[in-house]
Amino acid sequence: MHPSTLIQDMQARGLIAQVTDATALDEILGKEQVTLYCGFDPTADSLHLGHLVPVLVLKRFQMAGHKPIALVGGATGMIGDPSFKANERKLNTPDIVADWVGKIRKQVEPFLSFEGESAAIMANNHDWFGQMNVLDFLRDIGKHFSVNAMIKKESVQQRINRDDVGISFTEFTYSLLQGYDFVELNRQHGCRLQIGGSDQWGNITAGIDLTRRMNQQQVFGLTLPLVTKSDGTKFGKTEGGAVWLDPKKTSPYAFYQFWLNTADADVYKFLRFFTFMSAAEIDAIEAADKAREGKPEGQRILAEQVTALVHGQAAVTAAQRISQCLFSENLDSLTEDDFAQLAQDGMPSVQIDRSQNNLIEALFAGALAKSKSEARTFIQSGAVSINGVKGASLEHVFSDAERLFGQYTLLKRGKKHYCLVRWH
RNA sequence: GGGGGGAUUCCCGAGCGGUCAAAGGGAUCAGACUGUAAAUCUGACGGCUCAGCCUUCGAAGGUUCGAAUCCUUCUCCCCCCA
Repeated sequence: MHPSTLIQDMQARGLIAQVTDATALDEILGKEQVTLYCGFDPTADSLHLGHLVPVLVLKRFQMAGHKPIALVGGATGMIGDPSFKANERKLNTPDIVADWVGKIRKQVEPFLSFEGESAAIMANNHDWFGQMNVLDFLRDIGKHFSVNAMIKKESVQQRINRDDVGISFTEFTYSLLQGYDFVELNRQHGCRLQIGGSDQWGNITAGIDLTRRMNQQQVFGLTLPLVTKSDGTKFGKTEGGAVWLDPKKTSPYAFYQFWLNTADADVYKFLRFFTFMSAAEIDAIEAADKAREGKPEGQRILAEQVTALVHGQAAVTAAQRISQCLFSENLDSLTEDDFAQLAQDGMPSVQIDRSQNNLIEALFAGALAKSKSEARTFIQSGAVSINGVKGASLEHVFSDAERLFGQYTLLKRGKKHYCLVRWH
């Protein structure tokens, strides 16, 4: 165990937004093993990049000798967290929620170790809420909450103040559920710290208060900053929407590319947030990049590190192989096996029937153009290349020579959008 | 309860009987430059069987040769006075 260096390190990384009683927490963390938890609600069938920071922070605590609990919200996911949300959530059916719980559980597990002194624990709040009686809930838990205080919370203000959106009683109750999770984990596992995104501050403090009242225990809360980009746009989004951790939803190649395209202004901050490299190492990279003319190394290192963390080293190799082939503009060196490998590695690809050999159709089918009009525009502006060759006309029809090894054609639109056409 | 303003293509926002697929800005995409950057400049930006056609200006009707623009009703937002 490394006394209190954990908090120092997290501070250096900019990973701490708010803490309750920082001095006391720091002291305890330096002295003894602390059990902590973070909740993940099943709001989709996969976690996305926004969830990655807390997952990695759980891991940071574990590496420092503490005991993490990952709670997947089988119960809270049935209700919906209203915190800072503009609209009421649509309720999902119990079987969908149960399915998502299973998927998210599997996604979190590989990040943590379930062996040894600091063995992690997977929890599900459905275990204690599933059979709870309404009267028990209202008498034992509800009685400790003041509606007056709840209404004042900033996280629900916009819902309270606007009469056109409003908030249902169901969602309003959410923080009681999350609050009681802390009580239950404190009782069952001696959990003393809850971490979460900065939007969770209200829910976390609710849990701290409730644990003090019900268990007479002093527990702590710590929130992580929202990940922001220097240009003000939302982090974790691409053209296709959110960047997911599920390789079926966001391919490792796309994942790798996402990080590779990080802006210079953000890359070192993201290295601190999303990797386990030491602050000193990251500073060294930053200094070296500044000293050098031209292309910085930060993005490549970030992409390698995070892709390895989420998808493993083999995925990094695959993503780099695809990137290498595509961006080197050197298709001659690719063998038939290489093409087969690219498709398998998760490069965007489509199967098209040989009779449909029109370029416009192919761009549309390969999702390189949203409509045929757009496809036309791209062709006319010289944005499209076939196997690395530009200058195709609107009427272009694929020839056999363009079907490499009789079955592959590489289409490119713009500078970095590729699609491998597989003819059949 | 009374009075007034408004709803326009992804967003903001002009248009107020024909020349309107609809100014301008933002976002986005493409081209040049570059580092698969940033900044900058240029262009595109409803759809299609694309020099033509079709569908859009809150909804439904109506007037007119012709409506985003005028009339009627409806829905929703905002402001002011009680």
